[in-house]
Amino acid sequence: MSEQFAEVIVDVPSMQTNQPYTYAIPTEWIGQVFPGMRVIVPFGKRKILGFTTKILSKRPGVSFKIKEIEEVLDLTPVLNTEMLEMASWLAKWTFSFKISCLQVMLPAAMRASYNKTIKLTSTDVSEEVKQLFDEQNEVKFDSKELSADVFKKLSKLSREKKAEVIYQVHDRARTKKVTVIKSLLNTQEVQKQKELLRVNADKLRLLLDFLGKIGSQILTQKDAIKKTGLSAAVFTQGEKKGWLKKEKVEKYRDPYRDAEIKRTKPKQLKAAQQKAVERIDHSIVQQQDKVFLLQGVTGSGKTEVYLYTIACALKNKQTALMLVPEISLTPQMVRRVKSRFGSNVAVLHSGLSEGEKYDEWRRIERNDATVVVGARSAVFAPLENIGIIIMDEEHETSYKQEDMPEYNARDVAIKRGSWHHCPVVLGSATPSLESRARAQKGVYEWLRLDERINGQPLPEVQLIDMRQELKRAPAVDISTPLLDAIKQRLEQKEQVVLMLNRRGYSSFIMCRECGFVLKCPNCDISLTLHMDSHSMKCHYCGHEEPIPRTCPSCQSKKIRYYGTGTEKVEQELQQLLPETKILRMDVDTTRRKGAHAKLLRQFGNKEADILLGTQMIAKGLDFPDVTLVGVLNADTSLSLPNFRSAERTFQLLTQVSGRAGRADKLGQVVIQTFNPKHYAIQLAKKQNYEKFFGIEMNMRHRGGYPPYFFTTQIVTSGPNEADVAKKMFEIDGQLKQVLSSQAVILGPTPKPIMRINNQFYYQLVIKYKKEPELDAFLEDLLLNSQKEARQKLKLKIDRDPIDFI
DNA sequence: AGCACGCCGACT
DNA sequence: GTCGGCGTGCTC
Repeated sequence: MSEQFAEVIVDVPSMQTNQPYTYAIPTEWIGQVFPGMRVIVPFGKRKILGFTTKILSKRPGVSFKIKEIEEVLDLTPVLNTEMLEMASWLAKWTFSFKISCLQVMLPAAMRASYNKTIKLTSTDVSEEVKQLFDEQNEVKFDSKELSADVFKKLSKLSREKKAEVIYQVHDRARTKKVTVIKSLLNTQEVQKQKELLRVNADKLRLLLDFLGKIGSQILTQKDAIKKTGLSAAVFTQGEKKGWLKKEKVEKYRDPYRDAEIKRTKPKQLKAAQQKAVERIDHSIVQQQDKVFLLQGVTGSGKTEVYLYTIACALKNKQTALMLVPEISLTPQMVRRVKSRFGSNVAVLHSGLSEGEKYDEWRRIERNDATVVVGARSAVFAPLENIGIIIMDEEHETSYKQEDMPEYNARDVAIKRGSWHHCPVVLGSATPSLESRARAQKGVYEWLRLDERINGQPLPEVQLIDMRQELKRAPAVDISTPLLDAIKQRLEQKEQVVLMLNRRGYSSFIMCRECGFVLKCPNCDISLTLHMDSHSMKCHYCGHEEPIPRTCPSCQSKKIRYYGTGTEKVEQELQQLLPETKILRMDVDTTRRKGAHAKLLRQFGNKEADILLGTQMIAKGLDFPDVTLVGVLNADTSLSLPNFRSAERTFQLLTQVSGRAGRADKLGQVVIQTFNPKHYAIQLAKKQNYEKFFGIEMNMRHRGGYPPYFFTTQIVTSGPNEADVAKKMFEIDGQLKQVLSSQAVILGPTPKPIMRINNQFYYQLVIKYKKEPELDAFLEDLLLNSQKEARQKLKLKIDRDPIDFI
């Protein structure tokens, strides 16, 4: 082979560089560079990281001069064919840069860190200038770290060629190495060596005894030192004598190692579980890339079904991927999986350090772990030969990434399923309407678990009409019936969980007399309060009207903006129940790493009587002594200017209700609401998902929202409002040419929080069923938006946005 | 993204 | 005159 070239995607996230660049492979590397490796390449004056995507054996006929790859960082590809193809698909699907898609699939440790230094090369400079440099005449050259003054002086030197700027790229990935000890002697040899020892060679004798004892076992030097009390020097001596061998071995930073986990046996399955397992196992064995919707009420044993099917995949000599929302990836959850599959399990979540994440990734990549449990980004775990992909709580919106690339792990999971010819199981008690509708149409196979494992009834749910109760409530946020229930439970030495629904805090107006919420006449969506313009605005269509002084429905003056904080409630509650220990769990108290788990542990140890928190307490926690769950304000999420508000409210209430009385004690749920008649609340009370599904589908159909229509959101932003608006209306005009009459455009409208960091935001939402031209148009739009060099004007496209406020 | 090049106003 | 402000275009 005489020459080789590589196509490289460079680490420059911009539209203009969103294409492969061709580099020559250095002679010494020819034949050893493959697609999916990380390389360092010269790019302009700089050196940057890149990913090889294609290897060419012929010099391409191009006019530009081809530079050489500077360094190859990996000996084997870090991204396989599946991942490379996935990256291309993802870039197109999410309108993202290829480089962002490649990076998102790897642990952060495998990204590059860039360093710039400047070296003085001339002696013809003033003393003052010399002072700026160190002994090697070098100094860090970073506009952010240096004062503007110094930076200017250094830049000038560079321009005058009196100093040279040096660009460095570092691979942050470092493996941890550990020394292990292996005995090279058998029992007879140990005896023989012992006889040869001098009488006073006590240390060496002890070492020989130890070597005799461990036999062929390999253990770390650290452990050996601990066990024998001998120093490292003695082991070195032993190595010199040829008794033992020391080796450097890669060590994984295992975050869960200390907790020795007992292995548990599979539980006996109920008939419905058994049937679900059979259906899924069949698909695993037959290598069908089918999607299942596993719909099971809280406590119906979905997790056990997951574990069985994982076992089936493993038995089939395949691997398994299980996705869980970050928030329910608790130690209990991890223990449950580890106790079944032991050290085969790798866990990926945001609580791990960069190094830990990298090590878990390496374990998976080397097939040392065959079961992966993780949050959103774990969907890219480098598993091969996947036999089953599970997504628990599939309706959770946290599966969608908020920043580039804005992928939905559900889409990626299904894509991987079809690549690996394996089933994907979407599990939920309250499936997203999209998934449930697909199950209806037979696109997904529908599996149901309607009974709870222990056969106990769902907790009794009581609705408190706050329109009535507020007049005589002991506190603004707590009604008398709820307070009584709390007192009763505390007397019985049982625990209480109170949830404050904080979503949509302070953004809408509601009548405290009748529960009326001002809605848009065109969109059937709550209007949002704008204090800057003193008006109510619809973020979908742009409709605007004055803030009402009296309730349009009941003429009451008690119409005002609605919202409340956990701190305030905690105070109120403490006043009403001075003797009670309350734990507060919200964004403020859980900001620190591990704080979340600590609070839950405290509550689990019964160090507190009441756990008061926001949404985050609704998921995954399972405390046997909690017999009362209270929802202080069911309405906030209901009145969000969002077509999913009813769905979210229903899901949240259903989920939180499931938290009560999971053990042998019967649970009680109290929901305070200003809208006791609303179908989402009524049906959550009855835990009737199916009926909710029917009504909500009807609403979506009438409003033309998903799952009947696809949606794509376009957002432009920039420092000049007129420019931003103009661009948006321009796009609106172009879209009208491209789209068929079936499609609907909402907007353009300014975003509710119009100005963040002096940037103005405008948005537009396209609702459509089938628009074959749309993707090409949007791609073009994105490309031109940067080429137009209307710089400072940013454009973002979000396919299937979670919400568009 | 960065970096260079180039065109303008406002300083030693 | 030149310094440095930012707009424009390019990076294999």
